[in-house]
Parts: sequence; structure tokens; C-alpha cells
Amino acid sequence: MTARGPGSEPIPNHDVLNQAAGGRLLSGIERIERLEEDRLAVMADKKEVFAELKGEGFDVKTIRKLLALRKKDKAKLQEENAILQTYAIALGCEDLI
Amino acid sequence: MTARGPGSEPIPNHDVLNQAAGGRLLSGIERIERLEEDRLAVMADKKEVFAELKGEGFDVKTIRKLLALRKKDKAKLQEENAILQTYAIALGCEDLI
Amino acid sequence: MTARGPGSEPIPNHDVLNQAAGGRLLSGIERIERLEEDRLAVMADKKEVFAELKGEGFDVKTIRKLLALRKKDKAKLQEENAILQTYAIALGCEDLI
Amino acid sequence: MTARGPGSEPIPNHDVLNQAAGGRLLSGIERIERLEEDRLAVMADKKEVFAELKGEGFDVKTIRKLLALRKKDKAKLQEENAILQTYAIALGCEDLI
DNA sequence: GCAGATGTTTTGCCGC
DNA sequence: GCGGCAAAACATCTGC
Repeated sequence: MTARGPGSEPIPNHDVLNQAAGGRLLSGIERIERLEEDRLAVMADKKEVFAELKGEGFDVKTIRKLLALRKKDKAKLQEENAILQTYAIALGCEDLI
Repeated sequence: MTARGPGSEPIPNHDVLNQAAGGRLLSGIERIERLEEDRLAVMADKKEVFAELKGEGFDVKTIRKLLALRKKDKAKLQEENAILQTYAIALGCEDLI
Repeated sequence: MTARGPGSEPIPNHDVLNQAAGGRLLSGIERIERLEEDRLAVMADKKEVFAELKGEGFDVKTIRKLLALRKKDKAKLQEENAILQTYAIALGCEDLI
Repeated sequence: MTARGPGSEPIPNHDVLNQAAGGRLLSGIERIERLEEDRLAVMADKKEVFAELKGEGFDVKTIRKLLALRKKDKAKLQEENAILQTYAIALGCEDLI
């Protein structure tokens, strides 16, 4: 396909991208890659904090559990515990909870 | 492969494997691959049981929790809960547990 | 817990499980636990094969790489066959495969 | 910190956390939670860019493939550079890089 | 609305 | 014992 000229559709088709669309795509991809870098940096920071805490003698696995608990909505938490207890009772192992 | 002749070491070296060693290696690899197939089959069975239970209205996530509880040594379980409670109290969110 | 009487829902609810549901749950959980034992047994066998090979002087890490390669090749073949089948179905000659 | 008396360990134990340790734990957890918020914000931004591109007619799945390819290429380049650096250090001319 | 796919997080394992 | 690595669980998203 060659130049699309005026009046051609602005929507990218499946054959080839006009120059504007190509530039737009590249721009988007690069933005996403920058954001991905940011995300990795934040994750590295998190990891560092975990490593510090571990170095001070804290148990990382337990900290993860606490974070999950704090994140979760309290109502949902209660609901989940209720189901767990129901099942445990039905199995006769409610002493595990 | 240059013939190694009598007196050559029976232990595989890093250059080339004699025919016997090569056959032995292939045999071991194929045995492992068969065992891996078995493992996948068992996992498929497990998945099916989970799917059945889900289809009958049970909550799969809760069932997984129960399985973990039943598997874990009771002493270890208590230890973990103790640590979790210790941390939660230190954070002032012991109501989450 | 006994029967819940006529009109009670057959679907497990969040309060309490009737006897049938409890038994069903227990049965499912025990089936899963048996399958898990099978899986562990298979993994133990695999481990044993690895140990044997290691004892014969092979490098386990390299063997793992080989296994990964063979698996990837097989996956690629299967994918190609899947594509072939897709085309065959699209052409209405899937009986040729 | 409430004094625990002479001989008490400075390392957090499993019974109770002293005030300093508790504060340290809380501080760490809150830092992690802030970082997690950052991470979610970045992911929301990424999602928005994807949504924009999709709104302009691009195929998101294809874009993801492109991103994966570019990432792989970059990883390969980095690996090559790492090898180069290894050799350079081995040759004692790492200052040339 | 959910089955299926993908990606992320967590867990368990192996070698050091 | 721990740090990296593979497997599994989990959450998320998409297409039917």
C-alpha cells in the first residue's frame, strides 16, 4: 500500500500503518516501557525494605501475611473466615483454626 | 569420538561421552520425562477434583486453605500463629486475626 | 448436624453444611490428598533418577537444561500441529490429519 | 523502649516485640504499603496508555508481543555486554568500557 | 458471567 | 542457612 491521501480512514488497518500511526504506536510503546522501568524501580525499593527488615531479625513471610491482612477489606476477611470455619467444622477439624 | 581404549576412565568427562555414557544419559532423561508425564497426569486429576467441587458450590480457595492446614505440622502451625500474633500486637492490629 | 428438612437448599451455604455436603467435601479433600501423595511419590522417583545420574558423574544442572530444551522443542512441535489443524479445519479437511 | 533488663536480647524474639522493634516493624510495613501504592499507580498509568492505544485502533495483544520482543532484545544486549565486561576484567582492561 | 489465557506473587527445593 | 531457581497458587484480563 502507498500513500493513503486525504479521505483515507484514520483507523489503523491490518496491512500497514501510515507514518502518523507508526509514530503514535512507537510513542505509546516507549511510554509503556518507561512506566515499566518505574514499576521495576519501585519493586526494587520494596525488596530492599524487606531485606532490611529481614536483616533486623524479622520474619519476612509473616510480614507478608500481615500486609495481606491489612490490605484486605475487613468484611471480606470475616466472610472468608466464616466459610473456612464452616468447612472445618464439617470436616471435624475445627481445632486447626 | 576417538576410541578411549582400555584403561580410560569410566567417569564421564567434560569433553565427550563414550557411547555407553551417552546411552545411559538418554535412558535417564527419558525415564525422567516419563515420570514428568505421570506427574502432569496426577495434577490433571487433582484439577478435575477441584473443578467438581467447585461445580457443587464449594469455595475452592477455602478448600486449598484447609488442605494446607491439614498438611502442616501442628507444632509448626502454632509457632507461625504465635509469630503472626506477636507482630500484629506490636502493630496494634491484632483484631485482624 | 442432621437433615435440614424439605425446602432447604441443596447448595452449600455459608452458615453450615448439611451432612451430605460435609461428607462430599471430606471425600473430595481426601481424594485430593491421595493424589497429592501420588504426586510426591512421582517426584521422589524423579529425584532418585537425578541422584543416580549424578552418582554416575553427570552434571545435574546440564541435564535439567537438556530436559527444558526437549520440552520446548516438543511444545513447539505441538503448537505447529495445532496451527496445522486450525488451517485444516478452516479448509474443511480435518479428516486428513 | 521499655527496658527488658540486663541480658535481654536485642533481636526480636517470638514472644513479644519491645517498643523499638514494634515501631521499626510498623515503619517498615508502612513504607512497603506506600511503595505498593506507587506500584499500583504506575500500573494504572500503564493500563491507561494501553487503553488509549486500543481506543486508537491498535491491537493490544500485538503491542504486548512487541514489548516482549523489545524486552528480550534488550536483555540479550545486556547479556552480551556482561560477557564483554567479564572478558575485559579478565584481561585487565575494564577501564576501556 | 465465566472459561481460558496471561502475568505476578508465593512457595518449596537445590546447591553453595 | 540462604540465595537463587523452578513450580504452584493466585489475581487479572479477555473473548465467548
